[in-house]
Amino acid sequence: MARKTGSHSEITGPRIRAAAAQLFARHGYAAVSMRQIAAEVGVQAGALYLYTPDKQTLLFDLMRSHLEELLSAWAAEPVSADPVARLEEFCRFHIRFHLDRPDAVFIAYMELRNLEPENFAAIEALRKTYEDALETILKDGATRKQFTVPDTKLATMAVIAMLTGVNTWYREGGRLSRERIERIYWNMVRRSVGA
Amino acid sequence: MARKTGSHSEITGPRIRAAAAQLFARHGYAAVSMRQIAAEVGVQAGALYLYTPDKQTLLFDLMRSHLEELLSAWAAEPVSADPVARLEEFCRFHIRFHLDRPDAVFIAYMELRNLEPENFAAIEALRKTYEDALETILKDGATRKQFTVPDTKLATMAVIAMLTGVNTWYREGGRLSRERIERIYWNMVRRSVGA
DNA sequence: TCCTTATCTGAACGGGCGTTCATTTCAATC
DNA sequence: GATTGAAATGAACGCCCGTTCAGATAAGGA
Repeated sequence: MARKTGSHSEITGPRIRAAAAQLFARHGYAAVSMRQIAAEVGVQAGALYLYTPDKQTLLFDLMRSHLEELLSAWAAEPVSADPVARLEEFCRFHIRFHLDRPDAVFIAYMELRNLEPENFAAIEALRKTYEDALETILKDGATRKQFTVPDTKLATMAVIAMLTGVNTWYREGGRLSRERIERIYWNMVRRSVGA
Repeated sequence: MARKTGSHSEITGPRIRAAAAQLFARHGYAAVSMRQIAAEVGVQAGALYLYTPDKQTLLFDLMRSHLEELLSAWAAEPVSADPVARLEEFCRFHIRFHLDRPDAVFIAYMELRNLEPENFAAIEALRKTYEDALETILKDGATRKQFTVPDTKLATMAVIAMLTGVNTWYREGGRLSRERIERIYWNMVRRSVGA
């Protein structure tokens, strides 16, 4: 085979992850069999084990890479000094990023209970890092009297829940453009924190 | 057996539903077997079929009765004429009702994809009825210029997502009392709709 | 005491599960 | 053309699944 480094095909591996992501999102981790994933890729079930040690690791890798991508994408965003501008960036970034990856978002939120304890802890740590990014913005704004938030932890959870909720109803080609959705949600968030 | 009317035990039926609710919420519908539910109740798997025609109906009944209880509880709440007061009632009611039933809420949100199409449609109709109750409040308030909401449908989804999000982090005996949580969330919702 | 009837058991049914592995395939290299 | 080795097959492993049902159990009414 023509490869430069490492083992395993560099084509089949991603195809397995894509098929697994789609099926897990659609039917749930527990309801999807390795044979179904293999059929979607066009191989026999045994071939999957050339690319993943087991089904659990397949799920964990999907969730971890999703959250790592989320964190590095946020880290790559431009940074404003003003908390209000920073909060707007966060809101728009969050909606944009999540609408672009509905399957991965769905899995990362719904399949936590199917993770073995150590995998669960690793995913929760990544999620907490992201939540902390928002809480830092809210704390800064509260310190500078630009926001009115009696409890930054609560406000953090409330804002993230509100923004992530877009994924539950948004459909491609729907009534509202993404830009309009971003603007409306940003305005609701802005007012909810008293800015 | 000492019974007044109908068939089946009036004790075992509810016990099955309680066990199923707990296990479905903890591990997911697809990951829980009828044998596990039976073991929790203290009977053999076959006995379950005296109380439910199949596993799918067991899930559907849990979700339907949860949503019907939600709708009738909301209908039983006192009615204010003022949209702002009405919205406060909705927010506090929603948080209170959902925090009292974490398992049922979890199931109703996470197991939609495991419903057969006609069952899914029935559940979605009930959920829509509840969302319409909130949207009506927002429309009234917008008409009377008490709220500033550019799109009532979006605001409805945003508010419900924010409020339901409490269930993802709230733990009994935590840092904040329910009253304090209700007040903080109500304030965020109030400001988010410009009231 | 006998009969009825709701309740439950325990075994069985066909089938799918995650995972393993000896074997086959086949393109790239020598 | 022979050799290599990654890639994939396909059969098998033991196990659990949802569901059915003939038979056992036991309590109430006659």
